[in-house]
Amino acid sequence: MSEQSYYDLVYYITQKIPLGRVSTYGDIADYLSLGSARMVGWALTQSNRAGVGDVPAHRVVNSKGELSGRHNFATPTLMQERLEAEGVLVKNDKVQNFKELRWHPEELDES
DNA sequence: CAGCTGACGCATA
DNA sequence: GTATGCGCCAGCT
Repeated sequence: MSEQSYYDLVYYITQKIPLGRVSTYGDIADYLSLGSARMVGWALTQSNRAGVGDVPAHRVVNSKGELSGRHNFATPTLMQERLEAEGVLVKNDKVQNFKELRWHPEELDES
């Protein structure tokens, strides 16, 4: 792949998250060697704001499985609704069974 | 140019 | 489990 900005890499990984699964900022940041999970959140913020393609940002949560970015979506409930629509159970703004639903970017490398 | 903020993460107390 | 601090880096005031 050519040299891309960190957001492009984040978008790429985010789009690769299997449906019904979730990932974390830390895992993505570490995989892309961004050095900071904040950069991942920022890239996603820009993506949903500008509506860049189809970036399932709702599948990206923090290390605790909490929907920390729900407030950044069109509506605070959109993130949870989308996750539940994909089969991910969300309770109290937290992904249930998160530990099992957690998806690691490195799986792409093994694929 | 300086400082603050922010969809985070981890260590420590 | 809650509170505080540090690192991290881009963007905005």
